[in-house]
Amino acid sequence: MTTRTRFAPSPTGLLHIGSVRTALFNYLYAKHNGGKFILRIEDTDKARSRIELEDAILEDLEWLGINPDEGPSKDGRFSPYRQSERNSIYLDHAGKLLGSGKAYHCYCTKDRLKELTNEQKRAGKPPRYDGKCKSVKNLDLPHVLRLDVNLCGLSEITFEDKVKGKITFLSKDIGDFILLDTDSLPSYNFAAAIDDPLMGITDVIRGEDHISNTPRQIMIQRALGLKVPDYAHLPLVLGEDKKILSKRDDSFSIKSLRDEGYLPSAIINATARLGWAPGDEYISIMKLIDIFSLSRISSSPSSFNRDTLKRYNKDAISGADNAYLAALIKNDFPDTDAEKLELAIAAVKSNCGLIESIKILVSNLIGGNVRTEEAKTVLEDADSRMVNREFMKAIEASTSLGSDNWKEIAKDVSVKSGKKGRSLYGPIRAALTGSTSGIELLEVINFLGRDEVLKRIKEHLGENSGA
RNA sequence: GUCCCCAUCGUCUAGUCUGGCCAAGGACACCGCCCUUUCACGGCGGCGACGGGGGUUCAAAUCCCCCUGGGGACGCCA
Repeated sequence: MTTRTRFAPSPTGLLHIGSVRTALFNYLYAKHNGGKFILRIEDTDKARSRIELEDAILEDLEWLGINPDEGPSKDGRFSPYRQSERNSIYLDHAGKLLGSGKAYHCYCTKDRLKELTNEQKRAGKPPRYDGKCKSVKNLDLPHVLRLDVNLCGLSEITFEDKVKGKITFLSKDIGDFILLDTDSLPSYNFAAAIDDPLMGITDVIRGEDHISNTPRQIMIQRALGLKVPDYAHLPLVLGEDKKILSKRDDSFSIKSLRDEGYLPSAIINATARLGWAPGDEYISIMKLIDIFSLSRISSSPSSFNRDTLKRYNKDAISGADNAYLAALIKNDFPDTDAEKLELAIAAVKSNCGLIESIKILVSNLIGGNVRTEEAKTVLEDADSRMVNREFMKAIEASTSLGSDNWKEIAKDVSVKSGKKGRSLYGPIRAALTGSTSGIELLEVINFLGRDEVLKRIKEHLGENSGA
């Protein structure tokens, strides 16, 4: 049987690290087993679902390279892939349940339910529907559909979780829950329980906040004679504050991470390590697919950490194409031609953990009059002007400047200025790049060339010349 | 309240299933040194953890029980 997994977000928020981890593991598991990865949109909540958010999710997944084999934008034979378009299917199954007496209409008002819950809590009892409407029939009143848990014929539900191991729930601990709401729209549990088997899903891999939903879904599937898929529940992903990542926490959304200059493969590498330990090295997606295994997933929660992300971003940037990186930053350098920009990127990229640092280092090379405060301080020093003056003379005395004679020239300047080390190179670096840090000076000089170096030194010496 | 899940360095974790190779290994972060007449990169090293208590055993991070702590679910959200 072909492995089929699914990622089933609801379009009520942006994709964040936690949901990406779920998507990634589903993808990895499917691909590892030569199967298919399906995207299903769970938009049964009309009030909160937004099509723009669905689009954003699709876009983020595509950007990350987690591409579904089937989904709203890639049709397969199990379409439609939006739950809002599958209502007749749910109604159909609801009818079967009602017909067989395994589900019943409930006419209780929300107020009564709320009161019931409060009462039970006050009495120290678990909040559960009391089954009042079980015996009531065919009233012409608004109603919901509830599953009669007792009539499902299961006193306990046990499933072998592929991550957590054997988990057992007692059906007496589960109240008759809602299948269809007043508007005849399916509840999450009902829709998911039906869609998974109908879409041929073999393995449901999701967050562990769904563990307690699992027995409900299994009950529905059993009651309907549908195939029960295998389940695997992933430990939750926490933020740096140890709190669960929430959809409201935008700082972990893919969009903001992307805006901050993290590359897709870095995000993939960092999220892959949330509950899984494929080693410390930066790993390609192909390799990840190759070595993925659910049995290696940890069962304790993990928290997402930016340092790790940054670490992988450094690898991702060093390994990225110059042209690819150039495309990301070209808007910041409108006056620079593409070739030169790529050259500059090639010179700096191995030093950068963030796209932002590429921008800074590239702009140091390409020029403009940007100077950091530290650089200004260095340049204001009288000795530093002297060093640069000697540097200028040395260059003028030579016809070339580059790898061949850089050492000699530096030595010469050192002797004439009486400076060495930091006080020798600091002023030159500051005059040339406007910064006190950056790539190796020789590389700066090689990139700029003799004429440009001379020009920048002269510009600097010309500044404040009256001082 | 009831049910379910979880517990190793600051963080991500390896090790737990199948007890001994673990006086607990790696990575990130941090600190130091080396390389470099500068800035980085890099290299080397340091810091640093089995939540607590019982048990089983010749032997426990690993198995069992209790406690504590964290989280999740119990919704006409998903």
